[in-house]
Amino acid sequence: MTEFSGWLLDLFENPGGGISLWFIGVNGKRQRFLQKFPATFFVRVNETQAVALKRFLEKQNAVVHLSYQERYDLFARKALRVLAVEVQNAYQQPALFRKALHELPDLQYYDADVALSLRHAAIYNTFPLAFCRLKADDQGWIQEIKVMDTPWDIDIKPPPLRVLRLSPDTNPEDSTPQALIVQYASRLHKLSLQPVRALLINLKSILSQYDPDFILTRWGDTWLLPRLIEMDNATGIGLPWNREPGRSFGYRAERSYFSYGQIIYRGQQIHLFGRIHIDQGNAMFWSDYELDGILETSRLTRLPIQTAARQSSGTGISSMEIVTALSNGMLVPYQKQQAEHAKTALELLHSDQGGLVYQPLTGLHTDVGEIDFISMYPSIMVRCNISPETDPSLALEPSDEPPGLIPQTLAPLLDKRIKLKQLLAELPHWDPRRERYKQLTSAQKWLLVTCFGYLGYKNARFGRIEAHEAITANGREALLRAKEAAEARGFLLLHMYVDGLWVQKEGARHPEDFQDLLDAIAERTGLSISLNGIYRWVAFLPSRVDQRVPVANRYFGVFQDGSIKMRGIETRRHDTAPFIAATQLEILQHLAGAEDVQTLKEKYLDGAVAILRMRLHNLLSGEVPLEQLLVSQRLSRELEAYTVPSPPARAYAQLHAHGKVLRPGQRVRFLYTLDEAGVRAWGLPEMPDFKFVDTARYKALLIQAAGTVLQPFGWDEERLGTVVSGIPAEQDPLPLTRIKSPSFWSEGLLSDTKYDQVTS
DNA sequence: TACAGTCGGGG
DNA sequence: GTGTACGACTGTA
Repeated sequence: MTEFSGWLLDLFENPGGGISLWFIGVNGKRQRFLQKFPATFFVRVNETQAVALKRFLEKQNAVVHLSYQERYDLFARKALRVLAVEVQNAYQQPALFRKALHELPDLQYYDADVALSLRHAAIYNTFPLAFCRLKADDQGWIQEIKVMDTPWDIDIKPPPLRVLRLSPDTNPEDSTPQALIVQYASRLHKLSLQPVRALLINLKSILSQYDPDFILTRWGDTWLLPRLIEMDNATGIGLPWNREPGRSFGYRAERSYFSYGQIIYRGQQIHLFGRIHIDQGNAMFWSDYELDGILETSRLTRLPIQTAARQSSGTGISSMEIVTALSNGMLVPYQKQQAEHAKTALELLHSDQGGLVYQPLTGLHTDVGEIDFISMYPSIMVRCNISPETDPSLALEPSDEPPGLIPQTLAPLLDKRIKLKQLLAELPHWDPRRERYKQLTSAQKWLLVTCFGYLGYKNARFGRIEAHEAITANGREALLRAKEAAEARGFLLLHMYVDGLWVQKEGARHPEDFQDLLDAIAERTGLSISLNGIYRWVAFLPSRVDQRVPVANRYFGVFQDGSIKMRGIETRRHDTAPFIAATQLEILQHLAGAEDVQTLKEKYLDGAVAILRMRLHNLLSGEVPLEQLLVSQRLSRELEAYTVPSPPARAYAQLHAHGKVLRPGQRVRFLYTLDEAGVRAWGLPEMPDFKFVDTARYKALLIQAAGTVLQPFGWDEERLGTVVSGIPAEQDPLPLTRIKSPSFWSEGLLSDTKYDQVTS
């Protein structure tokens, strides 16, 4: 018998039986243990069906134990008698279930499509990187395992991770890479991709000597690993990618899928065994929260790290709900089988709407505070006990019933997030923990946000549309109560949007001026509320189509600390050329330098117009690198499915003609050009010449973007157009070779690809 | 003018 | 192995 302490890195099924668990030991050793772990699913059967199921199972090449059990069904709200099918080898369970479903499709199956890591979490409280103590026999089979921490702990003993970073020296979609950038343990190498043998031998020695726990790549799923594996197979050198003996790679095919109203593309994936591969470009929110955020998602959701990194947060919150259900001995439905409950017309009238949207008072405002409800929807779910199996209140009343599945799942997550937010507010800015805390809260935010949307999807495993509506109804109620409280205290309500409100009162410039209102709102709604900030000035924009109509979601402003908030304007959009976005931001940052509106109007507007003139001059004299003029848009369909030759469709057609295939959800980048097509795709064999760039069009876009942020100060597009006309070089753009590189381009404002920092 | 196609949310 | 909103805006014809 051996005893062992360490962090659980990964666990997975073994084809030969039992499951493998890989640990990072406190002794520094990376060690695998085995564990006997049968996987059970349940079936609701009458006597004849039970006979048929037993007959089917007998014919299968799998050892199963059958028994009848009483399990609680969430939607029936009572315990049901179900047949438990305990599959001794967990590896066989998914396939066995699929065959059973095919053979006997009319039965109700439960716990049938639950990931192994979730089953394990429900029994042993495990999660990725959990600190464990275990006892194992001499063959390495675990006899006892204890988890010493929880996903809700904030300051954990950090596991000593070994991280290897691999990336090609260029984006393989644009040009063929020549070398591989390799970083580990504060070392940085550049390995040439040719000759192949030397490269592979080098990599082999790094993999076996450094023995990384994580391999973080760029284009690793879609380009790098497939290439390296292919080369390796051809030469027979044998790179030790996996730690688990005898396992090949876990491949997942590329796919396009629909999520929140748009097509998303996810490239092919390559998973490893006993070691973690994450492709940053293929990871869900990599740019948002880096490795700490991914590890937090993984801890909270109990999904394997390689899965958590690439999965949507919908799968994440669903996993958390499944673990809650399993831990409570509740049945996890395979398919949602629930019809929408009948509703009276009155209920429909009250609840069947989304979040509250208000029409703001357009124009420039001062003495404005922005008040936000903190995690409004999740807080409502917890406070009002909103869950598919409960009868929620519509009047923000706290529930005295025992908490349902969703509140049980959310409450600890919400607590952890609030604790972290408080810590972040207290910690000095130089504290090294801040960065990690920010990544954790960002990961948590996505899970919380998605939980709401997920509840509203009628086919979600634990979804129920009435629950979704109860949340938005309570949200609207909270905002209306906040509005009353504000108006009763002499504030003018400028705007409300889903979970925030903007209130104005002459002379209100200090947090104390808003405190009474905050207290009143918290008291009237029972929800947490915070003063997000006080604006030096804020502007709500009218519709571009009709200047008389305000729109809810286009505004920008500067807080007292000088930070900028903007929504819906060009800089925020992913289809704005970097040059246009950067110029708009540059103007805003200039305006943010003014202490108040008076000073701004007197001393800063000339400078703003000067910035526009300067950038326009850069544009028309060919000083802007072509990359900064690229527009990037997401393809929503296959090429043949386009009926209108929109710019992205035209650009894709050009790429397609050169044999490049893009899938729906992938982005296409292009320039606006003067030729017949009007656009030119980026990534064609020939580099475009600057003289074909439609500078007049970029000029119009630039003036439009400047007009968006200057219009509240009296400089609309039309007025800007008159002042900036006559800038030289319009008729005579310079060739590309004359491009200078003003410091503006290298300030990071515009850089879109940057390599990761070396971390030790 | 009609309508097809794209974006947002977060930091 | 996700979770098919909806309104603003732009471009094409």
